[in-house]
Amino acid sequence: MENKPTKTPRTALDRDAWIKGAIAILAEHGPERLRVEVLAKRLGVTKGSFYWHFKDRRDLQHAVLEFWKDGRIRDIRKQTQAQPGGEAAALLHTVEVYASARNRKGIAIEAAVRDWARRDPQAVAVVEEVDAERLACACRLFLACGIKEEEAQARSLLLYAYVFGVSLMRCGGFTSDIESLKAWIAERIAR
Amino acid sequence: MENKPTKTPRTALDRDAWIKGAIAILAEHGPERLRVEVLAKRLGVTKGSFYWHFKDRRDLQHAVLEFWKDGRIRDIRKQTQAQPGGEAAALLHTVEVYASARNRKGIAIEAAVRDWARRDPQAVAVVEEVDAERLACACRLFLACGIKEEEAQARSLLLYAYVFGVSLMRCGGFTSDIESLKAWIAERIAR
DNA sequence: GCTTTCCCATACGCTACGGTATGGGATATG
DNA sequence: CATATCCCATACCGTAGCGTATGGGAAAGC
Repeated sequence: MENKPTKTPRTALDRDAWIKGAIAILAEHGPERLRVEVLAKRLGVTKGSFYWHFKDRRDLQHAVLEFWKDGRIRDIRKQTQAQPGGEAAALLHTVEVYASARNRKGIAIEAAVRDWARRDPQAVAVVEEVDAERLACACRLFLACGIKEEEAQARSLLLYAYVFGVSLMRCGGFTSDIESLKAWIAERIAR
Repeated sequence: MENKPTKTPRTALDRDAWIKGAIAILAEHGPERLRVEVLAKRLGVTKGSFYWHFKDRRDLQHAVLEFWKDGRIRDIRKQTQAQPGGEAAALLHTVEVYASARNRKGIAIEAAVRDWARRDPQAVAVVEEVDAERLACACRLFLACGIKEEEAQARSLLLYAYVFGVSLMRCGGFTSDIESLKAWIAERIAR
């Protein structure tokens, strides 16, 4: 169904193509299901190719984590370049990007990496770096809104804990209008 | 290290013993690593025993999910029997039980089941039931505190999203006193 | 004592997967 | 044209794990 064994039948794969395919599998099936033969089949080649580009499976995993980390940090810094006065709007936007239904793949990757970090020290380190960057940036925005240091820190933590947590919940049928609940929550966190 | 191949060398295993062992593996290594041969070795027997008590691996998984669901719902109902006037304290207590460092195994199981629900419809259904029960109970407590319907719903969702989300974060080094941040957050959610 | 039922061990076949060894076609390079 | 390098296919070995078939010991029922 979601298998597309190469649309360009013959163009040499580079390391990045492998990494992006790996991230797709990561999002769909989780870190445990990231296997080299499955990935090779997805890319329309055999694992003979894989072991030319990567030393072994760990090598791929490491590359995936670094790739994800760099992308996240780039995004965070870009997202937090708020014009003076637009900090509150930027915070609200951050909450809604994660808590809403769109951006499904990004959320799936996020969840997969965090699950990964429950067993892999390498993943722990990466998540730690990304979280530190995110919390620092959010904190800066809250401070720019005139909120004091400790409350800014607390709100930043609440913000990210909420957006990650809400993606784990299954509250279908809890209420008729979940979106207005989420809007209320976003206001309470960011304002 | 964490292998204890049966401390009571010979007492017939029943279905519950298998389920409890399975949940231990679930907490330590996640749903993907719940394998019958590994579980059998952990219990000090072979899989010949397993296939006497269970039809197959799915059968065990289903039993584990039902066991977890029943336990959670029992706990929620017990926890929410607040004396009149103690509702706010009960809510604060709920937040702290999950957000604090204690109860590590329960949190690990919670995370494992929710990760499980990202790929297994059976797990989705179970998580949905548990979440519905939790949200309903929390909502009732908020209502008893004099909070209006929609805000009570929003706060309940925020409460559980936060406690699950904070367990996924790695904010070591973010601040010197994380506990006071969590206390501030608990207050903001529950009061 | 004999049989039945319960609980588990052993042995087997099968698939998935990680990693290695080796060859081979294609393109570039001299 | 000849050679080297790049990129990948094929074949192979070893391990982990699911499910099945079969047997066997122990306890209970008759």
